[in-house]
Amino acid sequence: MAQHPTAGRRTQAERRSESEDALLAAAAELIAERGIVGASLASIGERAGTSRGLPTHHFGSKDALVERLAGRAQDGIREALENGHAASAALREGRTALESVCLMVDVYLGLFEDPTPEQRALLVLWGSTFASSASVEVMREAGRRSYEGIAELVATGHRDGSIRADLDPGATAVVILGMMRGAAALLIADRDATDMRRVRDSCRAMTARALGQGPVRVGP
Amino acid sequence: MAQHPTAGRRTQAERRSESEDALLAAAAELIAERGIVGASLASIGERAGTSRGLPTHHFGSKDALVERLAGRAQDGIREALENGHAASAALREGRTALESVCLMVDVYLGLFEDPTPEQRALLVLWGSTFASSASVEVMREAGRRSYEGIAELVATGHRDGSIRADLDPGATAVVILGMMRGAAALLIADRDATDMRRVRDSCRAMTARALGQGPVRVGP
Amino acid sequence: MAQHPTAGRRTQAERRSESEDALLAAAAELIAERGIVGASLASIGERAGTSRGLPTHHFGSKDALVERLAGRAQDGIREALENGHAASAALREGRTALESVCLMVDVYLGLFEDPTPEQRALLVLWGSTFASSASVEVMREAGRRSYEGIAELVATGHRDGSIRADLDPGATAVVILGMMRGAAALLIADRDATDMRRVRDSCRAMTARALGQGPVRVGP
Amino acid sequence: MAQHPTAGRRTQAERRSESEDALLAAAAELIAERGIVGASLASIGERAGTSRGLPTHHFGSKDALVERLAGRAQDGIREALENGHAASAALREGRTALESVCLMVDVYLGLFEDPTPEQRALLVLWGSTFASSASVEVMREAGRRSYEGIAELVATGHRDGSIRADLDPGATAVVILGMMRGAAALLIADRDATDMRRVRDSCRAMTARALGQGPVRVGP
DNA sequence: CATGAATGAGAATTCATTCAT
DNA sequence: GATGAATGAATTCTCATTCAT
Repeated sequence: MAQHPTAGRRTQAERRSESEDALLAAAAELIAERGIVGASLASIGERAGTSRGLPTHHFGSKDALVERLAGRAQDGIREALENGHAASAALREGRTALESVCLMVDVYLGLFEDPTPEQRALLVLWGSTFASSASVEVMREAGRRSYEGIAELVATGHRDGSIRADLDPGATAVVILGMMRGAAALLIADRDATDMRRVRDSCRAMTARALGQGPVRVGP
Repeated sequence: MAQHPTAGRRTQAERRSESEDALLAAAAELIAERGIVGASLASIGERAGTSRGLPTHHFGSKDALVERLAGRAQDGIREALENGHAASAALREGRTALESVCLMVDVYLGLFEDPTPEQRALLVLWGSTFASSASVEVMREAGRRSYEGIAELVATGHRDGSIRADLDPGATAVVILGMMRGAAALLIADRDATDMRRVRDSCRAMTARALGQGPVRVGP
Repeated sequence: MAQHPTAGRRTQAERRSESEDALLAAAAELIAERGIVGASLASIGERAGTSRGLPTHHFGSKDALVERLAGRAQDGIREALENGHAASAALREGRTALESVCLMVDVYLGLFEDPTPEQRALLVLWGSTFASSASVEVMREAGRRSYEGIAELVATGHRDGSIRADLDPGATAVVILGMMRGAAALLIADRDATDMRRVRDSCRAMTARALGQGPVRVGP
Repeated sequence: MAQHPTAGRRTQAERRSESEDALLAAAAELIAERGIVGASLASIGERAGTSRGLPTHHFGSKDALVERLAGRAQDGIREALENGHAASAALREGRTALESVCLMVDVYLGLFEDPTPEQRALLVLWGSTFASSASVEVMREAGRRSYEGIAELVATGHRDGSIRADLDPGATAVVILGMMRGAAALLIADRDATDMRRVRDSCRAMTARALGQGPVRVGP
């Protein structure tokens, strides 16, 4: 072993980073399965194939670990959304704000057709913020950022004429965000009850119709 | 005996029932505040003004208590929805399925403009079902019932012509239900960030437009 | 109903006594099954077909109930032993002390060929006295009485020449009593492993040979 | 490292093993004193000089701790019996099966002349198996092994002619085992009532006479 | 006499965290 | 950097007992 300089001797930083990845992956799985409280630090360490003590040692505290996971999962979602936009870059020039909103909805729900543990964990974390004293500060912040992004998009739609002028940006953002997350939550909670593909399509179409000016083209 | 209903002698059944009410009310408050795990049985007993041991004694287990609370809160919501429909009974004769859906959305979000602890707890319970191994069986069942009710309503709308024929009933139900709950969850999680009244109106209007055939009248 | 003055209206004393019987029978069953601690007062009340509160109400405390049960079960054993002696009354005139001991062993183990819950409970109670701080005062007393009875019988055997003179009465009593109870305990703990009939015969025969002067007749 | 075996630095394994010894010793004491149920994990932790939480942490559950203790105590007894046989090795060549049985009885009761907490606890554990739903699987197994060992010894005695041919090996084994344990139980339950030395001698002598062919030499 | 609601002490168990290796 | 032993607080649950009906 240790034949390739990279595969063999690793720097401390590399080992640290590998540990971190393994721990966060294990945490995502366990939180998706059992919820935050059900995922004990010991079980996370074990599933990561490390020691039971490593999670605390590495992250300092359970809260820190959860925050870290939330942040990383959020970043993953954001990145996926950006990639989605980039992928339809050809059309980018002429894309209206409404089309951006629909694209966002579509990509978001697309993620939950075959969600990674991290994405499922993110929904679990969202669910845990419903209690008023819930922590997971990262989640609230991220929620607010998403909210503001959508509201701004709606306002843009007002200017470019693609979104009905009588829609309040803030209220509309809440509804859109709630719809995306709520539908995703229903889908993962009752996995086999519904055809995700169809839900995704419906959601995009309904968004288009609800926000759009008149008769809308709905196709992808 | 039992001449003064409130003071003095009470029958055993009265005592039991009063205890139960107090315990469930306390449980609703605490679960809304701190989540299921955060609401310890001892704290519930204390807040109910009884002994710390009464919750287990009365309900047998924490799970049973939570199920009981979930059931009761569900019943409350269902009742409110039925009342909402009855209240607009004058219009009942000519009401289309689409109008029924909009009414449902409206009444549901109306509840969360000034939610009781029970209603907030219900959302917290919903949030706790996102983890795949979550229990709270009542919640899943209730979710399925709601889903089926909405899907049926959509199918009815296909027949009476009020809802677009190209909308799949099941998928649409998921989106509507997700939207209602998701929006409600965002509202209670970030209480002061948004104007609930406006969200409620937007939600109803967007539903009407998303499901309806053409230009729709949206006013209440 | 209430046709026969005795079957119908019952005096308080009769009802009390019926309750007591039912409770003790239930207690015996449950203690035989689950041990003293495993048999909760509530479960005893329930199995007796009465209220959960009756056991305490009737006996005052769990200890009192257990003592009562122990006393009654002891009486049952004693009575069975006396009956056994009476049954072979024809031979009574000429019976030696050794024969009395053998008869006692035989009758005692005979009870455990098809033991009542009370008898099984008695063994469980005996087992619970092995811890040095164990209560169940009745048990210790009863044990001492049995011990003294056997010791005396051995002394009598010295006088009538049926039992070897070199056997210390006290020590022999301990061995005989231990053997009876120990064998019974093994039998009920591992019900199907051994042929009780054979154990009973062996025990009697071994006692006869161990205590007797020379070659002994062993038949019943 | 670990230069001074007792003081200063100890390896993790040493710490663990020392804790385990202390916990098992404390458990033996407390179970001997108060029975299984009376010996709470907290009290065991405290008496061991550790934290109240260590017993569960170390053994996982109370049942596991008890099984562990039972196993270790059984091993202790077995070892003592083997040592007893080895100690009289000089005579080993010509020893009959009957002599082996007597030696076993003698050594076993000898242990209870000055029993360690572990040995007393073992009897308490035996007593706790009398209830039909009792666990302590180790105990049942050990009982069966002892039973089989003795039965085999009796069968050997049939072949070497030292034990009467009319004795059923299985039934005899139950009686012998019951006698040993029953006598030991009586002795520890009523410590000061009887002269253990004498009981031990009686037990050995009675065994010899009960199993042997004719007039037997009984001396040690 | 009888019921069963309520209390509260005590038990096992879980787990984040601390600490020694 | 990593391990895992140990701690102790917190939680659920059981149950004898008390008390009101």
